[in-house]
Amino acid sequence: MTRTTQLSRQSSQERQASLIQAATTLFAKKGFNGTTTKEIARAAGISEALVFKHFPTKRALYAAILAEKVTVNELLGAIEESAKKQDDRRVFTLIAGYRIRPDVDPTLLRLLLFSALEGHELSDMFFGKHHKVFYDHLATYIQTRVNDGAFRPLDPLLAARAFIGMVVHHRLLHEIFGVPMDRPYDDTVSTYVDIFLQGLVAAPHTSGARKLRTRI
Amino acid sequence: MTRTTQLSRQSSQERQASLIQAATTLFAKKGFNGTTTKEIARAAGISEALVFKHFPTKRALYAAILAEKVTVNELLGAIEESAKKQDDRRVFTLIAGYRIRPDVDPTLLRLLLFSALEGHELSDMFFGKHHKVFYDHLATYIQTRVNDGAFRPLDPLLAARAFIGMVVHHRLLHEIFGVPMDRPYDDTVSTYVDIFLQGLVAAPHTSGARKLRTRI
DNA sequence: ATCCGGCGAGTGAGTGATTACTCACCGGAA
DNA sequence: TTCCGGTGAGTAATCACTCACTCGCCGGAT
Repeated sequence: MTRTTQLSRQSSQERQASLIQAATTLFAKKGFNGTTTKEIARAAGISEALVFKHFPTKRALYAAILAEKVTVNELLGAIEESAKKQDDRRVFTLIAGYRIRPDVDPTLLRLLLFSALEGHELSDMFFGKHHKVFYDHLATYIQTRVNDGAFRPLDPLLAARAFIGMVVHHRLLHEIFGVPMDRPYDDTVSTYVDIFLQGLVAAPHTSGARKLRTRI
Repeated sequence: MTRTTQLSRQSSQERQASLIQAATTLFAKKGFNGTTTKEIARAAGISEALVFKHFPTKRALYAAILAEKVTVNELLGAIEESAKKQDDRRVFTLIAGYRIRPDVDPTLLRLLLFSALEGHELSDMFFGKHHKVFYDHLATYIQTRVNDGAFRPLDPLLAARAFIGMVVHHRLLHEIFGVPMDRPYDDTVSTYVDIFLQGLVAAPHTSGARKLRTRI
């Protein structure tokens, strides 16, 4: 057994942090029901009893994880800036890049899906912090571009969901379903943005009778 | 207690069928680890022991479900037909319609996600039967349209994934994350198809230098 | 007609293992 | 001495799974 680390006493805060770290990995990999408190303790290098000194129940530990893992939104600043310049391509690339980039931890995606599927009470909040911000932001941007006349009139929220859907689906296929992706990552983003921007711009291609029912 | 049904003896096949039915609902709702064999037995109206007369293990029952729930592909015929007529809009609408229509059982989507997340060995096959057929089909169609010159050159598989991604994401938001959808269903489909078709057609909107790196 | 014997559907009452969680206790630093 | 981080050894409950058994039905010998 190689248990070289964590022999020493740690402060309560340090312990709690490394405990959350270990638990996050396990919950993301095997879900709430699939993870035992014994496993968590072993992964954190402590006894099972100590886990319950920090969190009263297993569920409380899980809740703490969902509550803690909020996206750091330095990204939103960059988007805001590109939005002011009306740089469509860059706005979409930034959002797609964040959601699709392979170096962004796939753990959160799994955690999000698990919590939603298992119906955890904090799932909504987790979803709000991790997904909703993105398409609310994007929807707002699309709305302004529609008002400009740069994009054709359509439901901006629906359009935002559609774009993020493409991109999230790509991550899903790769990380959850294990579909191999042969093209380099930024190549893929570029293609997605290409398709989508051309799909949104004001000039419609009107082949035959296209009934374009759009409210708002 | 209202246990009016299933007091009588049933044939092995009938039992097995109703057992699978009951188990499917439960596995989809709570996942493999979240469902107990006692629950399954109770839902099927039989004793727990009888469950194990039909399936040697809980996992075997789960495997039987994944193996059994294969999509009936009467839909693919309709798509094929529209594809021959090169009716782009109808091809995409058919695929989107199937994947997004609210009357199509959400159970399968949950089952698919659970099996993938929990890493079940039959997940791949289940995914292949339920998802892969759709975007392989769509990719083939897109490829022919690219060859025709009707669509601009791009990776057809990537494009197919992108479109189905939009549509699956929509179901995900609604059925898994509980996001309310205020627009009627066929209105949404129409918008998605609008965006996507315009994004694919041959005339690019070329704002500035658009590097369009496409292989194949 | 009646008896019989085997068979398959069905079950109650368990089995050991594992679960989340508790408690009495330890040892080093202040 | 007194906290406080840390633990070993539990506990009751629950888990998947088993076993010995009953019941009703059907086909054939009497």
